[in-house]
Amino acid sequence: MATVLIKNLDKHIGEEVSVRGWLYNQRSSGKISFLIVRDGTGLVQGVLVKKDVGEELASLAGNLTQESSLIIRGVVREEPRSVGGYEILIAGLEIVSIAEEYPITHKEHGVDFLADRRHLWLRTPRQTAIIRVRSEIEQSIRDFFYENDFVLADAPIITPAACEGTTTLFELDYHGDKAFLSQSGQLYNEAAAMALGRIYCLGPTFRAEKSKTRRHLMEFWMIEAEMAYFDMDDNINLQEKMLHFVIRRVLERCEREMKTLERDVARLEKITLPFPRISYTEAVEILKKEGVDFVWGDDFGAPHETAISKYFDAPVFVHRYPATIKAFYMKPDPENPAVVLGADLLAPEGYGEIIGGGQRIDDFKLLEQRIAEHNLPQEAFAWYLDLRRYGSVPHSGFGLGIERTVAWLCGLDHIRETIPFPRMLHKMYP
RNA sequence: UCCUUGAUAGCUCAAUGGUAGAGCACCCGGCUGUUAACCGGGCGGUUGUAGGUUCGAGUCCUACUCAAGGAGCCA
Repeated sequence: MATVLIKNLDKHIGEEVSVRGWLYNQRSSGKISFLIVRDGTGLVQGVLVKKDVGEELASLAGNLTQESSLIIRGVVREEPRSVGGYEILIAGLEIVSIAEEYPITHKEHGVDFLADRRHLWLRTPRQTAIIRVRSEIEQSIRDFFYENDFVLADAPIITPAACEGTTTLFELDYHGDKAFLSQSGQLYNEAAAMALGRIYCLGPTFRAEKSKTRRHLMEFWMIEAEMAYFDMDDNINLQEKMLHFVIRRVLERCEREMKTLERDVARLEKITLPFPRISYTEAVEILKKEGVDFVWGDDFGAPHETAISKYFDAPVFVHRYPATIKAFYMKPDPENPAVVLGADLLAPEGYGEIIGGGQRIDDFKLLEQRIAEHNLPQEAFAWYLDLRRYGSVPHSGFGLGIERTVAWLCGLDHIRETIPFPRMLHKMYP
């Protein structure tokens, strides 16, 4: 007899199988009872008829509490009335462990209550659906890069200095030396790209800013890619191709999850290539047309990003930002040095910036000058300057925020559900 | 860090300044196709903390703690 996953039950109709999982819910009407079992891949209804299985097994089932672990055995059949469309006529039941009174019920709970029990909250259908979509997103990104001749070159997490010198970092003691948790692997990626051509990394990044919004975490994951001999347009072309690939994969393979999340997938299905592209200056004009008070040269805040992205059904690239509001390594536009060859990608439906990227300065002298202008420690960037000293080439890269992408594709209103254990301001339990 | 709102049973919420209540969870009983099952009964409280006003405070005032939503910063 086969032990099967609930999501594969459709391949075992008429067979006797066993399913190993946990009791999600139970309903009884005396002589017949229904055990809803979950195994992490889905839900299935087990039907237990007292006169068929006997008094002993029936009373055993009566002792089961929510989230008790159990193994059920029986014949699979199609049943449209059942959750998931299949049910198992229970012939055997093994209790693995009786759960104590479970704190999370099938009724409503507040976010604070759930967040404190994240380790249990994770078991609910909605949360498992989100984590499965997240997994598919990361897997599809890896597949995309693998198929496009990229090499995975992971960047360090402990770093000796700030990458961009702008954000607040978590500090730690490195055997007597000061060290920081990485805010970006980009500088290391540039070195790796000079070695391998096209590379990417996937890892956690850390920001110590006291951000308290629906789109910020203290610890989040980024995919960062860096490509030698890529200019800004090559960079943007690659990004939209990658994101389109990811969207198609999620639509293809996460149909069930999107249904659980009640995501309106039509909005994702109609996204086609190429994505719209506008300059920062054009974006400012849109804001002014919308009656928003905005001065050329300022950076966009969350409301501005939302106003701009509402103009488009697809993600929109905003390129050529003023040099003053972007990182020191951004390459100036040769046609207008006041702006840089960088582009951010704003997700639709008000989900904000999901990609930040651009072409890097490849000229030694200019980079050295920028480091000085930004009051960054020259010694710490000596190795980074070396990349321009030994065979410098035009190159570009980008970073995509995993959590914001998950939030957008799943249609979530808060980023805290996009990662198994979110690290938020003043909250890191469990 | 700032602004706004909130904290009452295990959970989600009610309660003119005048006897703190409901639904769910849990326990007991009933029900042969349930769908957050249903029906009957039971259990359940120092109203976030500390002061104050009042004959009387869950309700009004002050401070603090914690949380949520938003801003800034960013992905």
